[in-house]
Amino acid sequence: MPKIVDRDKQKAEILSASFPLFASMGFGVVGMRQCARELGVSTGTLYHYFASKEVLFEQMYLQKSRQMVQLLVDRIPNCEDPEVRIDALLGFVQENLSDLQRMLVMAFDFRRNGPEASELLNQSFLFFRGSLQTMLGIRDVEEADRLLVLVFGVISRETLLSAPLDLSGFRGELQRLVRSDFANDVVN
Amino acid sequence: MPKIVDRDKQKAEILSASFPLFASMGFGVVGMRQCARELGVSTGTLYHYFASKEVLFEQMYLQKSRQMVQLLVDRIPNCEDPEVRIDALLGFVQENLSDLQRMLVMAFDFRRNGPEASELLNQSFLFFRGSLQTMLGIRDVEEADRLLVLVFGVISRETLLSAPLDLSGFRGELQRLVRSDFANDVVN
Amino acid sequence: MPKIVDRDKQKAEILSASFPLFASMGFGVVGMRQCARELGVSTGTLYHYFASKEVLFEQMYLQKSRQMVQLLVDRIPNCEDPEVRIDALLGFVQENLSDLQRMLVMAFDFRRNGPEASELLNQSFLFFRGSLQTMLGIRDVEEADRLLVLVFGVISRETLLSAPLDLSGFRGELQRLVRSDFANDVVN
Amino acid sequence: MPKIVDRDKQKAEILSASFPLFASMGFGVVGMRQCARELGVSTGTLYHYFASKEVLFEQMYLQKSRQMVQLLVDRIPNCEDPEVRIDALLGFVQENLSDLQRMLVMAFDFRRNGPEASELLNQSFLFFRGSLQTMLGIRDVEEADRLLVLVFGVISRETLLSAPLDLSGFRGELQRLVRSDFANDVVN
DNA sequence: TATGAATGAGGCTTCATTCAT
DNA sequence: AATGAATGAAGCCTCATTCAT
Repeated sequence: MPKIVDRDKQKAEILSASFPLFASMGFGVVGMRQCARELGVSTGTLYHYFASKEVLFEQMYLQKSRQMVQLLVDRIPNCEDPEVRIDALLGFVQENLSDLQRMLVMAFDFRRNGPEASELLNQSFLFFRGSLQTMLGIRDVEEADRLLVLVFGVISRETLLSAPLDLSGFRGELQRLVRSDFANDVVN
Repeated sequence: MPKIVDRDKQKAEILSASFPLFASMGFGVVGMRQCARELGVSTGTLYHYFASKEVLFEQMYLQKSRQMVQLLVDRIPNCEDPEVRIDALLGFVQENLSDLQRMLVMAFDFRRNGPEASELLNQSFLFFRGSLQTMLGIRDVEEADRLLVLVFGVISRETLLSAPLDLSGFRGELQRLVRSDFANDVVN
Repeated sequence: MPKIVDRDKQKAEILSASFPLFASMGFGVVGMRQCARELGVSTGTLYHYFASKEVLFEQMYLQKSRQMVQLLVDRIPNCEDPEVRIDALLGFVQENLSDLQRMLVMAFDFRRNGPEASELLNQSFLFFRGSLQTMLGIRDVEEADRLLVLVFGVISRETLLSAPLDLSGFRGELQRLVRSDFANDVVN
Repeated sequence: MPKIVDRDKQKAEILSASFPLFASMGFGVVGMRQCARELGVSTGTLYHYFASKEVLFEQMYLQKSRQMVQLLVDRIPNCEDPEVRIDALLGFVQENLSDLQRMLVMAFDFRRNGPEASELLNQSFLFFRGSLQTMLGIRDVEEADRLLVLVFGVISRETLLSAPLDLSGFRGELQRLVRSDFANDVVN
């Protein structure tokens, strides 16, 4: 009879707890010793659940990534009016700005882990773009790309400049995005 | 006097040569030994010119930062037509995308060096925003902010997704930006 | 009663299975985790049967040691002719060279476990020498010692040099050993 | 102007000082931390001179190996009488028994470092055998091999059994070795 | 009986940095 | 100005071992 531990739950808890650490300090700077201390476990335990620091970081990133997308999905209302959905998106960005900033920083860090990491990120953001496209009812991929640019841009700008950004200024642009798409739709 | 010239020249060379290293690997992962090896000098020499790894990174970042702004300034023509200037900006981003991506990554790295680093970054990007504003003839700071968001967004998107982005799609938005500003100007 | 049988059987199986591991990698390099993995049990089970890695190694060594001696005893024919017995010894060495090499290596490893280990080895090889002496009908202990030297020497040489050794060259020396002993015997 | 240090001398000193450590504890058990402490240097210094623990061990082994052969060469007199030379060899073994034992143990350890290590050992002992052959005036390689077996055997026996061995008992065998060779020589 | 989760000391190695030359 | 030898704390990771189940 083994010691009864919910392995997946334990893993998930370690991943969640290590997120702020990696986010604020960066993959290269966080040490496993420090990580373990901060999580209240031993280094041995960390390696009991994750084969390496890289694997820990990777799984943590993916977990958080999925959670954020889910958060966004839950935030977008069923209402068909594009404007309502756009406001929901803006609200989501505003409310989760801190986590989004940390995700972006970690994504840049993650990329340095090599080509497979880059490809994983690529897949991850393709999925994110697809989600946005679906939720906002955008048909054209290029329009969705421009939306992604806006989101990334907002997050970056907020991270690098101290003065807060007025997100409402982007409502017009966003509406133009979905409308032009709507127009295309009608034409088609 | 000649000694001073040599010293500054040496420093500049070290800074230039260390840029690709820090950019591709990140501050936390680059070692002073490796840095010295790559530059063909000894670690002692590195410390002869820079008090610490942090200082080296900081000065390197600032040097590169200034060079990029200068590159942009030189790229923008004197022509008063906003459209020509917008095309120049788009061309600049496209041509220097690789370096811009590395700058952005390093900026995120830099931010982790503490609050003073954040403030330095803030000043740096305020200056960048101001330069853009002047060069493109934008009056409203908020419009300039939106321009910054676009630039950051483009760089981020290109970094995180493999598929290339069609920058021409942003010409319309940019023209709207400068025109609306022009309109504001007229009203005022 | 049946439990005891099972327990001893399990122990013996663990000991047998761990022999090639310790032999090829050495006491210091083999880990209990690896050992457990290789045997298809958990580390806890290992510690259920053996108090420590050292004890496991010790019992494994002793078990294998006894088995080798038994193998030798079974190999020596009842025939009284010393030459036949000498050929049997040479055959034994040749046929079990690989295991004998591993035993020697492990013996050196074992010795490092401290003075008690050394004494245990001493007893073990005194017994081995005695067995050889009896089986080959050697009276003089010093002659038996020289025989032991030959056996150790052959094993060592085979281990350290790649080119194979022609054992037949030792038949003459061995015959001299048993004959001189016989002569002594007659004189006495 | 660099800090003036005789690099080769420093390396040699580290190698010499680390010999007893590796010899008594074995490659797998000695730690670099402990090694550094024992030598009175820092771990960093160890790695400044040797790329890895394996390299340190390897070079230490080779250095000691060369020293032992040199010691033997110096010990063998110019006298052409084979018996005198045989006595010199026996004296050498007796006087340097402790170091020879440690060399043998280390050789067995070394072998576990992989095939290249085995080949290096092979070369090393081929050279040793050749030296013995030349010094004792043995023509036949197989005779030299038997001599090697005797030497290895004596060292092994002394290591594994506590009771001391009377080396004089091997004078007869050794003389037979060189005489038979001499006979071959005459026949040829 | 048997499991495997947990520990923290220690494994090898690299780090940023100092300093004698 | 420049070198590279030296340090020891810390890097990632594995270790033998314990113990709740």
